[in-house]
Order: sequence, then C-alpha cells, then structure tokens
Amino acid sequence: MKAAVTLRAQLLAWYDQNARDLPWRVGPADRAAGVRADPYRVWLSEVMLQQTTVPHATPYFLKFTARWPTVSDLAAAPDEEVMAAWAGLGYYARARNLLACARAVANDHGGVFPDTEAGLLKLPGLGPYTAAAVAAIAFDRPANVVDGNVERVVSRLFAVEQPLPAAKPELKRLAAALVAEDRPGDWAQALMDLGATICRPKAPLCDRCPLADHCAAFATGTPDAWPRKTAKAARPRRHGVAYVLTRGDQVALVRRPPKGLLGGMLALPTSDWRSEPWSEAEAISAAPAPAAWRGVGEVEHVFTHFSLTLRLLRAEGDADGVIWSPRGDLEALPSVFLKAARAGLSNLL
DNA sequence: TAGTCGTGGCA
DNA sequence: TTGCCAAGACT
Repeated sequence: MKAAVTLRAQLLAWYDQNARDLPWRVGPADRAAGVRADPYRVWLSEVMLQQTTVPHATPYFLKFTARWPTVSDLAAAPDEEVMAAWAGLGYYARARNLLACARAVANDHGGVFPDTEAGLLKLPGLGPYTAAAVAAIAFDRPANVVDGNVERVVSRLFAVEQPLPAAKPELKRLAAALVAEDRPGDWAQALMDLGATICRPKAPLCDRCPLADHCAAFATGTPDAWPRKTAKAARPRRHGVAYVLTRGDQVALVRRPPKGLLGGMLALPTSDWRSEPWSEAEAISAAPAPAAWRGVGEVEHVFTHFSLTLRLLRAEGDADGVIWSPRGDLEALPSVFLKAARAGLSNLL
C-alpha cells in the first residue's frame, strides 16, 4: 500500500531529526552506524517506564545502572537493596519481577537475554508490550510494539470510534500493518516519541506532525476527541492509622508481606485500611505496642484505585518484631510512608 | 475478565 | 481540590 509506505518514510525521517536524547537510547544516527543497544539497559528502562513518566524513571535508571552495570550484577544483589533502590517509583511488583527476571537470565540463560519476542515473553515482568519493545529496540526484530502512545496515535490516524479499553485489539491490528520492517527498533521508538511529544493526549501539536496529512482525526478538526474512552468508576476512600514509634533517634519500621499493596517494602506499622474513619480511641487500641500514643495529624495519599486518609499516632517506646531505622534514613520507604513518617516526626503537637 | 497495583505533575 | 494521566503485568 503506497500510503503506508509514505507514512513510514515520513515518520522515520521525522524521528531522524527529532528523536529524544534518552540515557538508555541508541539514537538513529548511531543506530545507522551499527551501534547496538545493550539489552540489559533496554529491558531495565522499559520496566521502569511501565505506567511511569520519563522524568520520574530517569534518575532511577541512572542509579540502577551505576550500581548494577550488568544483569548479572543485578541478579546477585540482595532483595532488600533492590527494593530500597526502587522505593518511590511505585508498582512494586515490578521490582520483585525485575529481580526474578535478572536471576532467570543469569542462571538459566548464561547472563544473556533471549533475542526473540517469544523468548522474552516467558520472563517474569515482561508482558506483550515489554517483550515486543525489547525485541524491537535491542534486537531489531519486527515486533508490533503497542503502548499507550501507539494506541493514541493509531486511534487518531484512523479515527477509531470504539472506546478504550475495548478498542485495544483493533488498535493493535491497525498498528501491526504499519510496522517498518527495515528499521523495527527505530520505528517503535519513533511512534512512541511522536505520541509523547506531538500526538499528546491534550493539545496535540498537529501543525508539527509529520503524519497530519494521513490523520483522520486531524481532518475532523478535533483530534483531541480521540481516543474515545469509557468513563471510569469513582475512586473510593479508605481510612487507616499509621504509627510513628520512636526510640531515641530511631523509628520502628516493618517489612510488608511479599504480595499485595506495597508488597515486600519497608513501612510504618499500620492498622487495617477500611471505609470508616478511625477514632483516636480506636486507633490507640489497635496500636502495635502499648505506649503514650498521641494524635499528630493525618496525611492524604492517592493510589490508583483508592484514596487514603492516614491518621498519625506518635509515641516514644519499644516494640517487638520491628526494624529500627535512623530517622534521617527513610529513603527505603514508599512515598506514602515517607510522607507519613516526615509528617509524624515533624509534628510535635 | 475485571480488579489490583504507585507516584507526581498538571489543568 | 479533583481528576487525568504515563513506555502495563499479573491474577
């Protein structure tokens, strides 16, 4: 199809001039000169970028690659160090699967990543998107790399009326017909760069888009009306208590169970999180240890599928089965508990 | 298959 | 303040 040939050439030419300079990326000029991307760095960046913005993921990528330069280095790292290094990045199952994957590559594949989409898909934490992305970007396989950017670009190109998420299979079919088999890795990155910088969710920059003359949504005059989406359910609120127990300069922490919310991460001791607020008397009765507990305010935190109000109780004392950590060294905590700990420690009501 | 699983920036 | 969203995977 001639239109598809032109579209591919136009987008690749745009990418050659406008590719973002990213620390894990081999740019189009270097790629044309034969430089290969390091599969470890491609994989690590792709996992970190799942549902995560480039500015948020970038410092974590630099920290991880400086500390663990190869997949075998990462495979040899203790669980607690990797979970602590991931703290603040969210979706902590990614960190658990990251380690499982690194160890599988190190132990079962001689420290070398599989070089096919099917082989990559078998590794923990690599789903359809990430397996395709690593196959294309690291190994130049003609994989159909479809993320949220690509879904948006394709839905606009063809003005797909079916709303997301139901439209995902159709958008993937449409994307598959476009894959540039001569430069698969650059094609995947070009489509994602276009989505991230030009074909943005709001206020797309169609006057700078190399594909505008192919775009059905642009032709309607309201391209930001795509992709169509089904309405989301309201976010419920939950209530809990977090206990800030100090012993001199140390704070009592616990290790959360390996699965579920914030699984495997360090945390403040907490009550259950329920739909009804906790009274101060209830909160004290549920405390992890007897002490002179006093209320020191509350913090709000928003998770993907619920909002949390965390009442803060503070006391000086002792408890069994906790991990005493210096109060100035709380970087291993997920954001919700870092926020709660800082608020509880600064609030001397 | 629909629900679960974080975070921070921004309109 | 609230909702939306950003390179999804897993169960």
